[in-house]
Amino acid sequence: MEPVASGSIVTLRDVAAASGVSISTASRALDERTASRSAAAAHVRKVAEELGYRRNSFASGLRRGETRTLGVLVPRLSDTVMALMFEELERAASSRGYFAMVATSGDDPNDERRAAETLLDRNVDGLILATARLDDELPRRLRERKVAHALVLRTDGVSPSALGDDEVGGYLAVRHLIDLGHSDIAVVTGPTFTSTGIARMAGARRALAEAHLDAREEWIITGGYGIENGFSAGEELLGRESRPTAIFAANDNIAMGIMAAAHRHELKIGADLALVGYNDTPLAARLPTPLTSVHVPLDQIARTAIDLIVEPGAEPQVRMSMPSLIPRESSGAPLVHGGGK
Amino acid sequence: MEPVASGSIVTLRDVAAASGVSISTASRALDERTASRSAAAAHVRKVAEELGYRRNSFASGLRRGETRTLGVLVPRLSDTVMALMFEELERAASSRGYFAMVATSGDDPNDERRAAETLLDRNVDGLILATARLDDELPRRLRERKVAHALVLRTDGVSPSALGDDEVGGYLAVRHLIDLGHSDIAVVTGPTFTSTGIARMAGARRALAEAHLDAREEWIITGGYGIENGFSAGEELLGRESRPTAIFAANDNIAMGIMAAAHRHELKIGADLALVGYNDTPLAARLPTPLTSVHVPLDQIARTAIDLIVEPGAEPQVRMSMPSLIPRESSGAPLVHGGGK
DNA sequence: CTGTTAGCGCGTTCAA
DNA sequence: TTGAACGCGCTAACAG
Repeated sequence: MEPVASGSIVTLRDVAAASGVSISTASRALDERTASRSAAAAHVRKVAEELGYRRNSFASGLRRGETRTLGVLVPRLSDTVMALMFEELERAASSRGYFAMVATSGDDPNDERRAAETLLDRNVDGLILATARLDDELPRRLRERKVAHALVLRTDGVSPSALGDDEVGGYLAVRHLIDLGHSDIAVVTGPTFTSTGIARMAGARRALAEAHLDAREEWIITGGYGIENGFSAGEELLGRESRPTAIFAANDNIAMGIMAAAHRHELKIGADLALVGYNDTPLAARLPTPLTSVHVPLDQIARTAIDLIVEPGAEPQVRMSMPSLIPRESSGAPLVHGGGK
Repeated sequence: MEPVASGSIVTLRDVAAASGVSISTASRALDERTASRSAAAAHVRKVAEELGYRRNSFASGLRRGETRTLGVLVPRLSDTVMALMFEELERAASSRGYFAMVATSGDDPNDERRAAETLLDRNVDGLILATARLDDELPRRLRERKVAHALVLRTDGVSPSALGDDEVGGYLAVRHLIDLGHSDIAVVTGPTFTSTGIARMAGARRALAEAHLDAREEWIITGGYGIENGFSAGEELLGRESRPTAIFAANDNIAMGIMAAAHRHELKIGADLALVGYNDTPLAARLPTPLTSVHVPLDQIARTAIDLIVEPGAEPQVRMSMPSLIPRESSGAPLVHGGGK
């Protein structure tokens, strides 16, 4: 295969020659890290521009040892939350002069390790892990190898992490349902190997306890984060004669699945069944019955994560952002018990 | 910032020394392109493995001139279709020994150009463009600069392209509605600056013409590909006293928006209004009323695109994959006219 | 601020 | 098949 810029390979030597200076002067003039102000430097930059000079990233990287590139590891990009997270990371990285490079790792720890190696082989300056498993070995290994890294959307309590406060988010969601007058509340949460699943559940339980409501264990369902998990949980909850009047779903996918199950049981979301999701996916606001959801400030989390890598410091290495509840039509007061605040 | 592998930088020299051979022998032994068979080579590989040697991609790239990396340009990854497309490209690239690197370019041609430069600066061996605009200058420029590239999901008729046959897809969708007995059919399509929008519309018109149905121009709506566009189109179509009994939406987002509008007008999708989407997004099958949609073989398109770059040949440079219609509950026979096939 | 010099790690000559 | 030598393009250390 042809090198990509075949034909037009303008090198630093060319720029130096055309500018009438030495190569190293040209190099310095074009060094974006030190704003060299001299008139000669300006001239070099002009010449470089005219010649269409582009620094060879290999040679530069080989010499400098850094790439201003961060690697991002996500399980999959077809998960909207992951896609949004990456877009924000890309933006935050860019604003600090970094480029973000993604690799998808699926759910298998081996694939994850391989993907991490792939990124490291490309000399990324650091790694951002958006993969979810709590029992993941990778952060520990990265610490041992002293690879700069940060976790996003979850934490293992040790590696630098940027995430939303999921416990508070879970609390807000269930508290909202309680405030609407509900007391028959079910919770459908994610896998137990994710910190998000655990924390959101904990917050939900705190809200229930605070209102002196028992958490009925048959109304607490733990499963995956996919729509189909929400659907089967919904079938289970809504198929019984005694069903909850409100459900907190630990993400919007689960909520979507519950919506489908509710539809099958001819329950109207908002009227017959109050529903709260999590993540405030763009879709949530635009559903036939707009979904109440807990908003997570992904932009802020992204900036924090980039900072944790780019400016490692002594400050708290686990930084939480506050989620907020966005009420929409999917959550109304219960019909029967006649509550409403 | 620390170089990422600080402390454990095993170089080719180390491997050579530990193996008792020269650097160049070690280099050859580890060259993945030529399966070097000698016993000494095997020994070198074993030593390299043990030492945890990893080739320095900068030095290698500097010398070889190629990176086995392809750059992918998408407008945004939060668009599920784009995310799926990238995942498939990543997979197809990987199976051919390439790594896929993505950059998002938004909708602005300038940003697109910048993003392309960013990828080229990283010495990608080729570029895959999933950006949509027909009036885009980039492909032409890439041809002029002789940059290996391919377009996916659309074509300009000149640059190598891999895409679904959108005209056929549009035809299949509307033909399906006609076969169900509908004659009052509306079409909501994407922007006119996208080849997908134009071709899907053309296919729809062909199906209508073939069935001797007039395309009522007030039932032909052109807009964006977002949910909100679908919603406003739905409001427009369903708000009038004379409304269509079936709608073909040129993507699943538009269909979702129409679903929301139908809900507002208390029309039941499937019974009161038949609806067909496009792309067969994972969500489509899992909606409360599962959405009939035109499936596009993204995996095949991805493989084709990679091939077009990796093995450029004289074969047709614009290659189309066949879409297929996936019927679901959202499309039923019309109520009033009592059709049914 | 400038130019000279050295070398990053690797792949590929070339001669043995 | 092997090893010695060279240089890819750039940046950093050094001296002026």
